[in-house]
Amino acid sequence: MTVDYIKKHENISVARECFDAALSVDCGQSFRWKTLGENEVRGIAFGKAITFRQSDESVSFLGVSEEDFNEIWIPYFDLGRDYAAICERLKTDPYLGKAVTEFPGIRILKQEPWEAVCSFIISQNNNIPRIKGIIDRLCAALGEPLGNGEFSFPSAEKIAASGIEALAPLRAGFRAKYIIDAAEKVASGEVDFAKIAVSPLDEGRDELIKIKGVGEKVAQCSLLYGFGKVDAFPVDVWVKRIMAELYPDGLPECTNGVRGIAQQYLFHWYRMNSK
DNA sequence: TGCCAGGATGATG
DNA sequence: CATCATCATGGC
Repeated sequence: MTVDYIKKHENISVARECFDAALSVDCGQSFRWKTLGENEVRGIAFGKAITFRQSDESVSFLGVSEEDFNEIWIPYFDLGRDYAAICERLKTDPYLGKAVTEFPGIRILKQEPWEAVCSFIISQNNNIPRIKGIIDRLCAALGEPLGNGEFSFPSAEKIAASGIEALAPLRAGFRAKYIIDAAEKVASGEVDFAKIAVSPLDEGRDELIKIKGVGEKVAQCSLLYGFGKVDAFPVDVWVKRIMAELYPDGLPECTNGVRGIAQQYLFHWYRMNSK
């Protein structure tokens, strides 16, 4: 599936067809985006900072090269996938239908695998504002400076080499030792990301779960958001609540093949409607 | 089996 | 203003 876009000066625009970039980066799957102002959002991924501006008709990526757009942002926002067809399918279910209709345009973000693993370790028994704070401090402490007071997400190697004392200023609590264990196992190759990327879900899960602090939920989140495996199904506390209340017999058949996407819609919808 | 680690943030009373 | 739960996990 090719992606239609319009290049004008230094900006690249794509249509809003099944695509809400602002919602996608702020529905609980990524933690490195900030709202600047009127429909303008800035964030960092794959060592690149970017601002996008969103209108009713389009999303405009500001000051981006065609190369970065094709290699980073199309995969990141999963723009090559046919969400129209997927959402049509999800609409046949009563609750998923409401979620898709009420919050259209959520994409599963394909983030850096290491960032996803690390972020979801930090997310355990935590709330989103604090998760963002801890990750901000982690990047400022150990990431590469990108200018403008912004930093990349630090590599596993850098974190492993820095040791647990370097993580004290993050105020991550008991999660700090899990971050170190993850960094060491990833840096040494004991947990092999290249292998996970081409492995079936169960094998990827078994590999990730070797890391202390990575259980079922963190493993599935990593597979979904870090490895782009849209069938991974991260059953967290919210989804357990949803399942118990709405789907006592499990998700309907219509979601097979896109379980992760279905869950992200449900997660956001249920969360918004229960506050 | 059930609790705790450690602690900031937002919701609730 | 006090109390409580929060995108869990491993160890005891």
